[in-house]
Amino acid sequence: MATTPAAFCNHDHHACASQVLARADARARAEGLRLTAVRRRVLEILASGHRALGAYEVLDQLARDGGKRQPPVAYRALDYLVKHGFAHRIQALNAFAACTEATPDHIPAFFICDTCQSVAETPVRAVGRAMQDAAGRIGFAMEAMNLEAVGQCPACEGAQ
Amino acid sequence: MATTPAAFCNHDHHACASQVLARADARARAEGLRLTAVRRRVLEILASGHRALGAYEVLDQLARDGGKRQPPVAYRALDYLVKHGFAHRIQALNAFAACTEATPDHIPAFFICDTCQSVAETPVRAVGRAMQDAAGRIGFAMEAMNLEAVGQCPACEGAQ
DNA sequence: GACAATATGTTATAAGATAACAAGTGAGGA
DNA sequence: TCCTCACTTGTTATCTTATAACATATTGTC
Repeated sequence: MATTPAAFCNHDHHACASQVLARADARARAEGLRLTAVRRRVLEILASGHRALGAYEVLDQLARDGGKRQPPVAYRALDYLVKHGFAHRIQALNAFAACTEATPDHIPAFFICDTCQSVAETPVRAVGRAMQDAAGRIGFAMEAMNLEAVGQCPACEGAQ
Repeated sequence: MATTPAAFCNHDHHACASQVLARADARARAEGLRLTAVRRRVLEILASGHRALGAYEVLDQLARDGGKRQPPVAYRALDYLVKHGFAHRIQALNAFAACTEATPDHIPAFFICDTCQSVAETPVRAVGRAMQDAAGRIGFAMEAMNLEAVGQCPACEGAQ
């Protein structure tokens, strides 16, 4: 249950990133979603680390592939990825991170390390339920929620 | 317990806004915080409704008082208000709302109506605990959290 | 092959936020 | 009193983030 997210562990990140891409490919195939070249490349860029990337960082990476530096290209790809759950937007950072969960129906929370900037996504069903309860008490019909925490990851907390 | 926030009720908003200001004045006095003219005016602007305002909307209101339209003035005041808990930043909207809770030590969640844009703040201790639990499970030392939900407020939900 | 729907390319600009330095203000001590 | 230190505000310029609007290309379907 209490699996520590890869973001906060030493791990073979090449395998980790490949897995994200592979799962996205599989889901796109299964659901008829068009994970085009640009979109897939953006997801690959996001998955290349566990730090959330700003749209312009993604854009810079894209530009390194040879094309021009056109914001709408990056934003459109990011919007698509977020809309279909391949990536998440980290509001506290105005940034984006690849979704690292296996199943698309989870309720994610993001734990952002103030020191090393890594972001861990972890499913928080209980938090979701509690939010749903709170919404119910005030008669609010919840459609989406965003749960983010800022603090110190285990490594940085141990290091100081 | 399950008090519906004023944002989602018909209420005497003049009294509501006055109360926010009065509480802020009292707390500033008690804690030696300098709620200067600009800061108080910005809080007043935020408290003038239950819709979150962008920094530039605040700036426009400020400018209407006669001064020039200088972003840093608004941002500094907003930062101060947020830092000291007189206001909150609504990340999903890049916007700010006056704190409507009586006590400064609450854990707030924000319920944002997609239709009328009103934002209700309500204390969610249970959600906070659940987030704390989730953080604990992954060894994350949480310092702050941000809990936001998007959906339909009771009035808009009833109206469609 | 023609068409509709979707996706990408392109230019320009809007919206949000901050850096850096100058000038004013105000409370407490010499 | 007046000095001075910390804090607050004024000001200019700029940087970062995001989107509007329209042209072109690609893809799947009939």
